[in-house]
Amino acid sequence: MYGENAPPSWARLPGARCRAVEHLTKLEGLQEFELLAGLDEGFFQALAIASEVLEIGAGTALYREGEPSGAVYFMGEGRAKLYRSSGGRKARDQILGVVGDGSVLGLASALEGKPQSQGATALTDCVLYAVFRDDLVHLMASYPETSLRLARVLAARTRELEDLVGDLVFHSAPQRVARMLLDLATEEGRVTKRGVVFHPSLSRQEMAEATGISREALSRTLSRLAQEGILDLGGGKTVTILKPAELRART
Amino acid sequence: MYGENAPPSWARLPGARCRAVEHLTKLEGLQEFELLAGLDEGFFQALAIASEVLEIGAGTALYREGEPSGAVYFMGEGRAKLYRSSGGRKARDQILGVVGDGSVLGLASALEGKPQSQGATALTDCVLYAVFRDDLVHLMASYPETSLRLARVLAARTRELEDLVGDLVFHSAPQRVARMLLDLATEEGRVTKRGVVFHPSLSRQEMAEATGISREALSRTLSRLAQEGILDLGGGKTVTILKPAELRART
DNA sequence: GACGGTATTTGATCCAGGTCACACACGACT
DNA sequence: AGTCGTGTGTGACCTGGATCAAATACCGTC
Repeated sequence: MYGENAPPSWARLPGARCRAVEHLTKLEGLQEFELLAGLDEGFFQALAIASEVLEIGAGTALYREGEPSGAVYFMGEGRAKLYRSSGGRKARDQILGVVGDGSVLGLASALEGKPQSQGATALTDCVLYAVFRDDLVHLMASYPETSLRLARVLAARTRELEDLVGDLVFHSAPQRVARMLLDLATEEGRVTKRGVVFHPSLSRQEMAEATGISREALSRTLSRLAQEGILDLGGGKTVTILKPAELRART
Repeated sequence: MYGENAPPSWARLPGARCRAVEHLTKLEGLQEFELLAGLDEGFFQALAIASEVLEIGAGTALYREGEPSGAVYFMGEGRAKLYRSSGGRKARDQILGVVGDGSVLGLASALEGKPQSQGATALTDCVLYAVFRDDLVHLMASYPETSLRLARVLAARTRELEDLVGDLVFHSAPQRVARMLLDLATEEGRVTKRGVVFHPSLSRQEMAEATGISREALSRTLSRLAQEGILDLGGGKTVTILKPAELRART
């Protein structure tokens, strides 16, 4: 589907535009990553040189499944979903994870030097630092500590994927929905006297894809929870978890 | 379930015994790993010092889920299954992968320094090289190329787990069974005039756990395939794939 | 406010696969 | 040989969630 030498997808993103933020230089932005905290000054210099700041609007695809992997992306600001598509005619998607500030995207495929095994799409406007594959490998060789940290990132991703598999196989749809809501809430929620309130960054369709069920089934499950007084699906797209404990019990 | 300071499980394995193989020293065994090919002589010296040869019998658990991670294991000979258990009363298992010679086990948990996120059990008699966690990290720091290689191992594991998720979500049970059979056959099969013959290292129960379905459903699916002349479930536990192409078409 | 397009809800139906129950096959031990 | 125990095959049933179909809510635009 994509030629071996196709340009990196972000180069042709409609949402991509030059970054024009004065209060934060590229170097300073990179130094904010907890993942890289404590590494050499020289490392950051080299990383700043090797990287590009990238700003994309909500909804734009960072990279797609099958596309050649040209770079890894450090997420400075924003949220994105990682997903896989079924090859078939009626292409369903499965969301593998939703990542936020401080995460690394596309690392596995970049290290393997294989095409992207997943797609990534911005859920909100994002600020990213792109590091090209060869530069990354070179940096890892020059600054050994970096390799170790990135290996740990991959280890964590491995665990998350195992959790996902376990969730899909062992738990029923309502249980998975409950967990998904709790996960979203801890990332995006604000605690009030009524409960935890949030504007989900995921549409119903995407929530369904994250839980591995159909959109209709998700809708029904949410309605049921609302009916039982555990959730409040307030007017303007807001979701309020009225009884977090009740919800947790359904996991 | 396991105390923080429990001894590593292999120390109390009934199947564990001293290795008494003359024709192969520990050093030579380690140098056979493709994963480590081309690394410094010094590295292998250090690795040999830091590692223990371990021989376990078929069916013994190498480590269990939740157990503290003390070491990584390089699989020299044999096959093992990696799995997750559902916490519940009727503990179901899900097999995450079946690995053979040259694989690394328990790497992710060791790097994270967290308890094992999975269990590992020998399917056949195995020869393993155990490297303790701290030694591994030290080696990775001293020999940067090692970190890169291990990071690539984790990247590959990540892709495999994504594949598993996709398989579970997108494909039906018969499709997953077909793929499982083909995977097993390529690993363990021998091509004959009748088709691909093999003694599965997995029991029916385990095949079911690998495909994420019930034992009964697996049994039925196999019978169906046999009825259709695609498979021959010969007397003595052998499986023969009579029509590999037909089977592949069912994926 | 009317209109067209998209996202979501709700209802009705169907079936893949889980679960239960039991029969059978095989090996190990006495 | 008998008899456990463990693995496996098969039938009968039932349900969770997919799928199809249609109604409704929600936008932005004119």
